[in-house]
Amino acid sequence: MDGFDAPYVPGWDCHGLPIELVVEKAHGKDIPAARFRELCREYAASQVERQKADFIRLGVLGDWDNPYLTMDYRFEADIIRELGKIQANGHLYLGAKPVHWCVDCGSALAEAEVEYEDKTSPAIDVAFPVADCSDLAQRLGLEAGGDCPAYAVIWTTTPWTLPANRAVAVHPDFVYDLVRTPKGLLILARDLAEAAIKRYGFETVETVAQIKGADLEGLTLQHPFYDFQVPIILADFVSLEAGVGLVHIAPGHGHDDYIAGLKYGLEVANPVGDDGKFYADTPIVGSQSIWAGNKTVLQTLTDNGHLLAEEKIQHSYPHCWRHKTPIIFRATRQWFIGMDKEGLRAKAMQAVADTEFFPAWGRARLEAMMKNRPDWCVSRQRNWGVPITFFMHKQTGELHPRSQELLEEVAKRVEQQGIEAWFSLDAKELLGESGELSAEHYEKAKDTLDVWFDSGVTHACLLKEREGLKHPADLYLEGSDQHRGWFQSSLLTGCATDGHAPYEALLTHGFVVDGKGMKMSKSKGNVIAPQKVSDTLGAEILRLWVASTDYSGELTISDEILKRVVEAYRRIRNTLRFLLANTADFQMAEHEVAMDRLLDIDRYALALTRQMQEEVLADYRVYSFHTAVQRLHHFCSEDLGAFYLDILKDRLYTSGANSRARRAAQTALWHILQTLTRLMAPILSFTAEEIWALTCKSDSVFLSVWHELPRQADADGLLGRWARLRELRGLATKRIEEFRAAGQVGSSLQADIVFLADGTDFDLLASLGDDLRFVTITSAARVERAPGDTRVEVAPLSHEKCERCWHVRPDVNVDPAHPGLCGRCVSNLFGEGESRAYA
RNA sequence: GGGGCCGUAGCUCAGUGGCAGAGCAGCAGCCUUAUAAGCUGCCGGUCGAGGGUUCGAUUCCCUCCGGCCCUACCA
Repeated sequence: MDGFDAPYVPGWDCHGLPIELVVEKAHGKDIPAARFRELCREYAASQVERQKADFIRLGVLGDWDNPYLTMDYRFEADIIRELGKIQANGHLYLGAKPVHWCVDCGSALAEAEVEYEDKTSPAIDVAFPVADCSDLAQRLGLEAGGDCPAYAVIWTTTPWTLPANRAVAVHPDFVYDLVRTPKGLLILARDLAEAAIKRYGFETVETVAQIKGADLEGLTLQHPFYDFQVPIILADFVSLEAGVGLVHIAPGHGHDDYIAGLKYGLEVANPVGDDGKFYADTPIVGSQSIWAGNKTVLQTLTDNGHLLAEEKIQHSYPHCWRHKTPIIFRATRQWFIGMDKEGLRAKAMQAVADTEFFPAWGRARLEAMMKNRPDWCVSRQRNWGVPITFFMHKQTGELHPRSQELLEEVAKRVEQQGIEAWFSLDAKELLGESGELSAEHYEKAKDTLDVWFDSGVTHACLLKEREGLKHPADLYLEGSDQHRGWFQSSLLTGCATDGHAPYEALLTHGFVVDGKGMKMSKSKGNVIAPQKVSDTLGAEILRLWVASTDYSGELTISDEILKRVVEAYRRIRNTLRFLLANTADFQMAEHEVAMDRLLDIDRYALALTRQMQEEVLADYRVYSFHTAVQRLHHFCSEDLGAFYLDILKDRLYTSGANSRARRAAQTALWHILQTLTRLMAPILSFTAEEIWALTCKSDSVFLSVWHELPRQADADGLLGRWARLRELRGLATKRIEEFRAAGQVGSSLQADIVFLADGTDFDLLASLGDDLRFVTITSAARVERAPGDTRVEVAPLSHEKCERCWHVRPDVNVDPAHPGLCGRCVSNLFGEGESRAYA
C-alpha cells in the first residue's frame, strides 16, 4: 500500500527437541531411529497445518500455499550447504565442552530435560599443598619462605570431579587469610575462615597474614592426590555463601569451570566415559563408577591427610527427568562456531552497528550479548535434526581432506531423500573401503545441528533461493526473547557466510501479560488464549488489540481491556458506516464538486484528513501502530463525530439531494472514506476489505495504494482558522449546556446564541456570515463586537420547530402550501435552494 | 546473582526542563435524521517511591519498590 512489493513467506522450524519429546511420549523411546524421525516429521507437519489455520484466521497475508519448512528435503540440504560454507570459511572447529549427561540414558540432555531436585552429597574440605612456599611468602610480604606446609583449601560436593581438577579459583576482590593451624598454614577467605576452622575442629589458630584474591593469581598448588600441579586463577563467580571462598575447578565437569578454563587455557580433562565410569587408565579411580569414585577419592584424601572435613549436605541438584537420577556434567566432543577464530565476533559487532532497531534499545541488548557470548556449540546428540555431515578420522578426529566435496555429495542425496539419506548412508559408499582416505579410517559424524542453526540460516535457504525475495531481508520481527535466539543465530550465520547481517532492521516486541502486568500461567488461571478472543470477539478485535497496545514493553490483556478495544472498534466502524450511508447516492464521476467550489468547512475537513493521514503513515513507517490507532480513533470521534459529521448532518439531510451544498459535502466524505478505508486496512483488515467490496471494483484494498487527497495551497490557513473556530464553538456548547441543565433548552437547535468578541475572534466568527449557526448547530447565531475575552450568550427560542430540518425559525409555516416547513426547507425542496459558502 | 526494558487518570496511550492531555469507562443531561447509534457537560492524577542537579523535574542523575524478557541458578 506504500508502493512497495513486500512479500512475506511464512515458515516453520520443524526439527528439534520439543517435537522429539512429544513423539517419545506418544510412542515410547524404544523405536528405531529411522522410524522415530518419520514420526517426528509427521507430527511436525500436523502442527504446521494447525498453526497455519490460526494465522490465516487472523488475516495474516502471506504465501500460505508455499511456506518454507526447514524439514523440506531441499531445505535440509541447503542447511547442510550453509554449514559447509561456514566450515570453508574457517569458523568451525571441534572442541570439548561439558554437557548435562545422563548415565542411564547414556546421552547428553538438553536443558529442558533437566529437573532440579534435592540430593544428599558428601561435602568435603580438601587441602591443596602450596607448591612453592617462598612464592607465597613473597606475595604475602613475609620474611623468608620456609614456612611450610601451606595449603589452599577448597570445598566441594562432588569429590569424584577432583581427578579432573585443573585449577583452584579465588575471587579477585575477596580478602584471604593465611591461618596457622596444627595441620599447617591454611589459605581461607577471611569471612569464612572462622566457620571453616570450627569445622576442622581446631581450637587455637593464628592469622599470619592477609592477601587479596587478585594477588594469589598464578600461585602453584600441588594436586591433592595426583602428581601434577594446578594454578590459582581468578573468577568472579566465586562467592562467600558457602565453602571457603576457594573453588575447585574442573573444566570438564562444570559450566563455570569450563568458561574459566577457557580464559586460562586449562585442559578440559574428562576422565569419565559414556557409562559414567572412569576410563580404565585413570589413576586411582580407573574403571570405577563416579559414585564409587566419590568414596575412593575420599579414602585417598583421608589416607594422605588432605581431607580437612567431611559432612553430608542436602542441596538442589540436576536430575534426568526421565530416570529421576542425578546427572553429571561431562565434557564431550562438540562442534563449535568460533567467535574469534576468524574474526566472527568483530564482524557481528559491525553488523549490529549497521542494523536499524525498533525499539532502539534492541541494539544495546544485542551488542552486549554479542560481546560476551562464548563460542556457539552447534552440535546436538539428537535424532530429529539436520545431521552434521562430516567424515572424521577415527583416531585423530581430523576432518576428511575432501570434506567440502563430500558434503556437497551428501547434500545432493539429502535433497532427494531428506536427512535420512545421511543416517542410512554407509561411509564406504562415498569413501571406498580401503586406503588412507577410506571408510577404513574415517567415520561419519554422529551429531545433529542445533535447531538454532536451522532457523539461523533461513535467510540463505529461503531468501537467496526463492524468486522474488530480497536478501538481506527488510525486517526480522520477533519477541524480545529472540535476541538470544533467532536474531543472534541469523546474525552469526550471516556474518560467517556473507560477512554481514541477513536483515536490515530488527523489530522486537514484549510478551503478553495479564491486566496486572503478571505473566500468564495455567496455575494462576490468568491465561487469555488468542483463539478464545478470536472465537468470541472476532479476529478483528484481536488485531485491534495488538495494534493498539504498545508492544515495546509487555502487552497487557484483560477482559476490561478487550471491552475498551471493542468500544474503539465500534466507534471506528460506525464512523465508516456513516460515511458509507451518506455517500450511497454519490458517484464521484458524476457528482464530484471541484475543490474550489467546496464549502470552507469541507476544505478544512480535507486538510485535516490529509494531515491525519500523513501522521498515521509516519507512524506506520516506524512500526508505531498503537499511535496510529489512537490517531485514527481520535479522528473518527473528535474531528468527524463530534465536529464535522455532526455539523454536516443538516446539510446532508436538508439541502437538495443534488444541490451543490450536499454534493460538496459528499465529495469531502468520499475522500475521507477512501482515505480511512485504506489507512485502517493494515489493522482493521477485515472491515476495510468489507468496505472495499462495497465501494470499489478491484479485488482487494491491499492492491491499492494510500488515497491521494487533493492538495490545498491554503491548508495551513484553513487548519489554523478552524482550530480557533472549534475553540470558540466549545465556548458555545459549554454555555448551552448550562441552559440545558437549567431546563431552558434541550436540543442546541432550541438556542439562539450571540458571540461577544473582538479583534481576530470577531473577524473570524463574522467571516462565516449566516453559516455561523450551522457550525454551532443552533437555529440562530450572530456575533457582536464587545471588548474583553470572547464569550457567549444564550437565549432559548420559542418559535415553531420545522418538522423537516428541526431548526426553530420564525418562518416556519410561512408557505401555506407546505405547513410545518421553514422557508429554507421550502426553498430546498421546491425552489432554488439555499446557498452556503462556509458550513 | 548478572544483562536489557517498563511504571502518566479505573483501562489503553499521548506529552514536555516551565499550568499534566486524548479516547474509553463512570456520573449528569440532550437527541431520536449513524439508533444494540449520535451530541454535550462533569468527575477523575502525589506522572511507582525516596533522594540529588536546577530558579523550576513527570521530564536529567542516583537509590529503592513492583513487573517483563534473557541468562545464571552454583563449588
